[in-house]
Amino acid sequence: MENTFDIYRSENVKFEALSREFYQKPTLELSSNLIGTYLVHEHSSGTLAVKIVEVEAYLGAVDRAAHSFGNRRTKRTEVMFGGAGSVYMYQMHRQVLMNVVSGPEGTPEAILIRAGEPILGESLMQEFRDGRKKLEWTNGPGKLSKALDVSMEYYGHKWWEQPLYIAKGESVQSIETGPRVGIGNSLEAVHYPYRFFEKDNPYVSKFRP
DNA sequence: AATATGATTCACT
DNA sequence: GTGAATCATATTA
Repeated sequence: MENTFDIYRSENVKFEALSREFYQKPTLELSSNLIGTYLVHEHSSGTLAVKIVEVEAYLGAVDRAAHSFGNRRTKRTEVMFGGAGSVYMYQMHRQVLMNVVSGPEGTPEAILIRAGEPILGESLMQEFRDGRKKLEWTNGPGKLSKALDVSMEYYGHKWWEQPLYIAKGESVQSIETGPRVGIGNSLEAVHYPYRFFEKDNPYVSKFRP
């Protein structure tokens, strides 16, 4: 496996990075497939990992809620015009949001990683999340970045390469869909059911009307 | 050069 | 539940 590598931790947990080929599929299908995978950050202080439990798809040119609506191409959205599997990082207020670029080259689609369930590195996460309750560590896109200590430096990184990668995870019993969060000004796109999450997982973020 | 605006979070009431 | 924070990015002049 050319793009696959294994990492062994003291807890005897093994992570197998998903290959570049994993990302070559329609965005909504990829979104669904990402639920249950592991998001891993090999931090200098230790390995951090969460199970992805919530994502949202942004379908580029035809999706009014996407930054790339109408094929808008700027320095910020540039990476979405490349091939699938790159990291699109977006910063708002004080938060950093992680995305998986999707779709073939020239098709600026992406998937926002909104929430995760802590798997490994909990003491570090607690530190990065300033001692908050465990349920509040990773139940939102900005919180997730903070818990994994990920910042804008990963813009353009590839999701199959260390030290920040997505790995094979667990199969999830039931995936639900619904409208996306926080896009109330996006007209007709408000109701598109492009949010995917694991049913009944307590780390899924709260919907904001 | 100036302004408007969030794919959010947190502290408060 | 409400509102402020707070700043990069995009847009307008």
